[in-house]
Amino acid sequence: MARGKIQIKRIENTTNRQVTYSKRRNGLFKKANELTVLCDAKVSIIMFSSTGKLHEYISPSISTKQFFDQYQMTVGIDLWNSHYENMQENLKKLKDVNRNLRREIRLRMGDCSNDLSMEELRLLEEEMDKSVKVIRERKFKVITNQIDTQRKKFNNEREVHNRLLRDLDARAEDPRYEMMDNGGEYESVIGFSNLGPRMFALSLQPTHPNPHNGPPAASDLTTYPLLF
Amino acid sequence: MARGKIQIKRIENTTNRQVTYSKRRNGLFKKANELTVLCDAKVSIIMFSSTGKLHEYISPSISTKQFFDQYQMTVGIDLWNSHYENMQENLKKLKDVNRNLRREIRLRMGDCSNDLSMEELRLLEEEMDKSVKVIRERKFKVITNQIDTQRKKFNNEREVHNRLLRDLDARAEDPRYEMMDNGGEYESVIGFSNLGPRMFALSLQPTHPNPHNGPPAASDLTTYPLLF
DNA sequence: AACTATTTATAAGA
DNA sequence: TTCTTATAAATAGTT
Repeated sequence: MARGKIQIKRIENTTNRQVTYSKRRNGLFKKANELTVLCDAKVSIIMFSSTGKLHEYISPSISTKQFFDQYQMTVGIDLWNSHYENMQENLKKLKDVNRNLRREIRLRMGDCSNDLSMEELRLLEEEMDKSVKVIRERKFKVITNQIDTQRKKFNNEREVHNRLLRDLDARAEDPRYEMMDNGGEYESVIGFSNLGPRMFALSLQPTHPNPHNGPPAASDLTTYPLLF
Repeated sequence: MARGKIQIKRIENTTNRQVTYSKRRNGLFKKANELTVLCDAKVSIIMFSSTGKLHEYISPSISTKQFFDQYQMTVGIDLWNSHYENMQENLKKLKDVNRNLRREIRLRMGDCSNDLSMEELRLLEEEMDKSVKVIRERKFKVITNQIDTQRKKFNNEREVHNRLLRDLDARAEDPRYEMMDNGGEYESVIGFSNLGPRMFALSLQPTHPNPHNGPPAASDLTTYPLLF
């Protein structure tokens, strides 16, 4: 608009176009600001250059977010609705899945099996039986492992104990006597095994729904093999 | 800017302000459009007058929604995130709950009980035992009901049958003979009950994990009382 | 809404 | 980029 009129159509020369973009952008923003001040208005300008660069003007005293909110409120169209929809659907699906999961658990707990047909009840029971079996097996494995660990520990300590005893005996009787066979070993094993790993294993085995409340009694030993 | 320079500050005269708003708004939009064409840019101008009226310019070939989306993408900040937050949280919670529910089911199915301690295994087994018991009871109830229903049906039909027989006899022997007591009833009951409701109930009762595969044999009858 | 004197924006060149 | 400047465009005040 100076040094010659121009046609309002795309400027083909890239450099020229970018220069003009820059100049006019400044002009636009300046005008927007003047408008803001003069007329007490709120203005938002967002622009993308042909290269995708973003430039933004927004009246002071308002944020872009506020601007969008006010825009939405005014036009009455929810711009973020489409963003919701997906989530809303997800939410609904999850809730459904959740409800089904809860029902399944309730069924497995014997709750609300009223709605089940004979056949369904039968299948459920069968499955539960299988599951209990698996759980019992697992428990057995854990117990076995614990017993094993304790036995190893015990053997280790026995070894140490015996060695100490032998050393002591050897030194007390004859400084030159160094090695000795298992004298007295049998007794110490028995002494330990009455309080050691076995009792521990048993105290973790009140599995069978039995009426005892106190610590596992010796009679539990008789039910032990029946559990697995 | 014509007929006298003006100060860039709020125009106090309302009419004046509105006129200026209108004029300058047009100027701004014209400039925006020129920029759009000349520089192949995309421009969005949204403005609210001091009275709250909305005016908008947007480059042709793009919608406001697209503009917002592109804006978000470029600034990398999710403007609608705050709108989501609640939902997002809900979604997360639901997912958590879901995960836990699934785990519980898997546990109850005997799956993945590897992570459980001895005590947990014990409690789980106990609970499962209880549940199986409840399910068995429920099944028993269903069976009882079915038997009951069948018995009533049977009694009903027997009644009808007997009445017909009596009618027939009465008519054959003596048209004036109308009523007769339970002759022959006992036999018909036995005849039916061998194939009727009882068998039905039994065929739905392979509950005990037993090795039979074929239809329930008579020997199942002996295990029957043990099941509940 | 139209007019117009003036201010402002800016195209082209440096 | 920025500055310059001749000129086009915008617009304040008026009708």
